[in-house]
Parts: sequence; C-alpha cells; structure tokens
Amino acid sequence: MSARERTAELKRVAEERFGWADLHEDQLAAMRHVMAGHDVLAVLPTGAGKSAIYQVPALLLDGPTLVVSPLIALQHDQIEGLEDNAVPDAVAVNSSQAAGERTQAWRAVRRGDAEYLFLAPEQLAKDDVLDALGELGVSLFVVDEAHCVSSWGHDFRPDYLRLGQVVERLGHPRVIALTATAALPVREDIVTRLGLRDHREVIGDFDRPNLRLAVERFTEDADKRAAVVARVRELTADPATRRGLVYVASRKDADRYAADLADAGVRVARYHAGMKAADREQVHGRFLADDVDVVVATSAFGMGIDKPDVRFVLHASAPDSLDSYYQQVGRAGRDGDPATVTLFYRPEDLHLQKFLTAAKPPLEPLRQVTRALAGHDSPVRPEDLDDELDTSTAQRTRAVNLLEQAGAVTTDDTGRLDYSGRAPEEAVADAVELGEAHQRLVRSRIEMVRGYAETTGCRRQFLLGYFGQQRSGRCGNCDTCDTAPDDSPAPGDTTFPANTPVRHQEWGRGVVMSTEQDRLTVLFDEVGYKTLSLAAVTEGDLLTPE
DNA sequence: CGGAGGTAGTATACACTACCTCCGGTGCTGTATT
Repeated sequence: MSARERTAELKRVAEERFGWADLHEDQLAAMRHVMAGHDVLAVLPTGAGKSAIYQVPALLLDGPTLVVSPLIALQHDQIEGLEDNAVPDAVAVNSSQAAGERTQAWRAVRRGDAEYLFLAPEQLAKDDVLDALGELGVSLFVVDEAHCVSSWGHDFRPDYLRLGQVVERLGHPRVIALTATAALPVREDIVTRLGLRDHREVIGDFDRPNLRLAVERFTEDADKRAAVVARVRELTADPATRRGLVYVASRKDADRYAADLADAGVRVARYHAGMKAADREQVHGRFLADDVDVVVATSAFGMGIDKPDVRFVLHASAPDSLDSYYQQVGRAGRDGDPATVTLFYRPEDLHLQKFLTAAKPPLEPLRQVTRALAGHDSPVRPEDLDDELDTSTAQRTRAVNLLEQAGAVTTDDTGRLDYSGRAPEEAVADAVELGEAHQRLVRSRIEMVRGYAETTGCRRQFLLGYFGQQRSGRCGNCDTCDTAPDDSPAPGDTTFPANTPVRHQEWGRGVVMSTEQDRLTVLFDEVGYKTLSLAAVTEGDLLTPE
C-alpha cells in the first residue's frame, strides 16, 4: 500500500469512527510509520492529539492494543474519553479492582468487545498477566508518558525499565512510545530501554511563544517567599490573569505557601501526594471548575491536567530538571493566549534536588541478587529468588535491571533470568559503575537548571536548545530579551553547531546541545551535561569534532 | 545541603542566641489491620 493510500485510509477511519475531520501532519506521519510496520517514538506537545496516534491504527490492526500508562487515575480519564466514540470499548486492569471486575475486563478483551487494554507497568511484572497477554495476540504496544521510562525507571518504579523485555516476550508487536517532553538523553533512553526496532521518530515543535519566561533571583529565603506571595496576589487580583499554579519542592512548602496565600485573600488549594486520594481528586476538580484560582503543588500535580486557561505557572523552588520544568510550565497558556512563567530562584534551592537524587546504586541488593543468580544452574523466575534474598521486590527489580544492563544477566522468552557466569564481584562492580553513571547524568541535569536560571542569554533559546531545537535569534518574550541591547549577537560560533558529535580530552564522547554567545553546552555519554567556555574551547583545543 | 523546630543557656522573666537533630518527591501492589 502506498503512503498516499495509507493516509487516505487513516483519515477515513479517523473521521468515520472518531469524528475527527482534521489530523495534524505529525499525527498522520506517526500513524503511517506504524502502519508501515515501524516502531515509533512520538514527542509531541500536549494538545497535539498524541492518543490518536495509536487509537486510529489500533482499529486497522488485527488484535487488541495494550496501553501502558503510569497513573491509574489517568487511565480512567483515557477510558472515558474513548467511550464517547463509535469504537470498541477500553478497559483497565489494576489492583484497585475487585476480582470479578478484573475477570470481566479480561473477558471483554478476549472476546473482542474491548480493543484497548490499559495497564500500569507493575502489572506486566506478573507471569499470569503476561501469559494472558500472550494468548491475546497483542498487535500494538503503546507506552504513554514514555519519559517515565527514563525518569522513573532507575529507582522509583523499576518495572518501567523492564518494558523492553515484556515487548520481546510478547513477540515484539509494533511499539508506539508517546511523550510531551524528552531531551536527547531521555529520547535515547526510551529507544534503548524499550528496544525499539527499525523505529521512526516524530518530533514536534516545542516552542510555546505565548509563554513569557522569566527568572527572579533572591539571596534570602524570606524575600523569595514574600515575592511569590506578592506576585500571586497581583496576578489573581486581575480577572484576566487569575488562574494559575505554584510549584514547590516539598509538601511542607505546599502547606505553607497555601496558608500564606489564603491569608492574603487568594482562593487557593494545595496538592501533594501526602494527601488522601479523595482530597486530591477534589482539589483537581475544584481547579478545573474555577472554584479555586490557584493550586500550590509538588510535582505530584501534573499529568493529565488539561485546563486551557491557566494564565501563570510560578516556581517557588527550582525543579530537578529542565525536563520537569518544561512539562510543568507547559500547563500554562494551552489556549494560546499569553501566560506568565516565572522561576523564583535561589541557588540554595538546588541542594534539595541534589539530596533527593542522592540515592547510591543499591550495593547490598546487588550483591545478594548476584550471589543468588550465580547459585542457580538454570534460568530462574525473578520472584523465585525472593526466598534467598533479604530485599524488597522493588530493590530486587532494581538490582536485576542494573545487572542486565551490565550484561551479567539476560532474560529469556519465558521471563526467566539467566546468569552469564561472570565473576560475581566483577558483575556487581560493573552494575555499580552503571548506576553511578546514571547518577552523574541526573546531577548534571540539576546543573542545567542552574544554567537556565543564571543565563544572560535568551531563555527560550536555552530551553529549546536543551531539547535539541536550535533557535536563531532572540525570542523577544523573556526577561533577558527585554534588557538585551537590540544589536546583541545571536548565538554565534558555528564551529560546533547544535547536534555536532564531539570528543573532549577528559570527558570523552558527547553531543553539542546548544551554543550561547560565550559558552557551549555539551551532553557527554559518561559525565552528563557540561557547560564549556567558548574561549577555552577554541584556545585550548579541548574539543574535537568526531 | 539547608531550613525548621526543639532545647539549653544566659540572664533576670521574656527574649535572644547557639547548638542539635531531623527531614526532604514522584506511585504501583499486596497484605495486614481497623
């Protein structure tokens, strides 16, 4: 079938079954790749209709569609969204259901009454679930919010890193990975972790010109707090800019800012993961219904929130990465109208992020798991190791992931673990080194937040450069552009334009992410992001193109 | 690492500092307990 015929068919199904008359070219391109048999990574801004990319091809492929999605609450919304259309049902399977409900969901998929099955990655760690999926003949494997593979997999929700093995065990159906944000190392992580095969990438335009970017710098914590409260007061006093979000770094700060803002007369609610599920849901609902103007939240508030008229997103503390930052500020101005995005910055605030990402590779679990695996002559099911271990399931999974990455363990097509026979001390040392390399990357991402906050160049250029999108010229809609002289040069030196592969004498192989007037940001394989002075680079011959 | 909150000490009755300790994000799941 030609690309043209495919496009026509996809458009027909979209219109007839979903009632979508216009598909965006990015959506169509991704769908065509899927229909041509490729795996696909689609990085498209929220609101670009990422779900359509799997929903439409799903109806043209024989066999159910599995959607891996991180939050059970999010799955409910997605299922409801599908119920309105003239398409087969969608169902979910998870731990919150009664046994009967679960059986019914499986039956619906088996009979073909339901086309879409939603699961959290943890479900896919269970043999009976995988066996059931194997019998179903899944035709499309969708990973929604695919950046979680990279950001949540290493220690928080380790089952994310096992999705690649799950794909193989299911015979490698076509895979679609979807996300709204992914800097280069995150994209690479998604591709390698999921084991995408002969894949195509569709990367949308990240620029959101209606967001006005600014950073305000403080030395005293008290001054910063007062400034945040004063700004929210000011913004909420004007009906045109009344609704917004304030992101904070700790639950305690969420409580405290919410209390201070309430005292200042702001209609405000707080949101963090320490609250009861029902209370969180209520806050979410009140925000959508304009019953409160402002939500003060930790990073728990985010995925699945689609409110068009959010007029400001303020950060009372620095986030852990620009990946998180861009996703959080992206919740402002979805309707395209102007919105304010401001980071209230104190360098000290970065220390909290460093603390939160300080987890060392799990040495003791690594030792135990290695010893246990080395003691088995034949492949062993992961859960059968637990009798010999003194670790939690999550720790065991973490250790297995690192050992597998280090090449000391492989997973066979029944999900059993096979030890390579390598000397245990060596395997543990390699796994620790890999864990530490990941740690360096995470740390360097925090340094990129510092870079953004302290840059004298155009903030939009810096942000887009971080996502590998080089933009020429100043944006004219950020604080540094306001104060820059009109004739200030665009980022200049073209010896190392963005995306150039380079080698550094000490740090090894890397890729240029972005250039500013006097400096250059490079992402190195081994040490993560580094910012280099252009003068030092050109004079010292530190960097050579590769 | 740094902020919050407690305690001890000083000095003279409330209030201040100096020092110490503790805490800090994101969610799934299955099991035990109300």
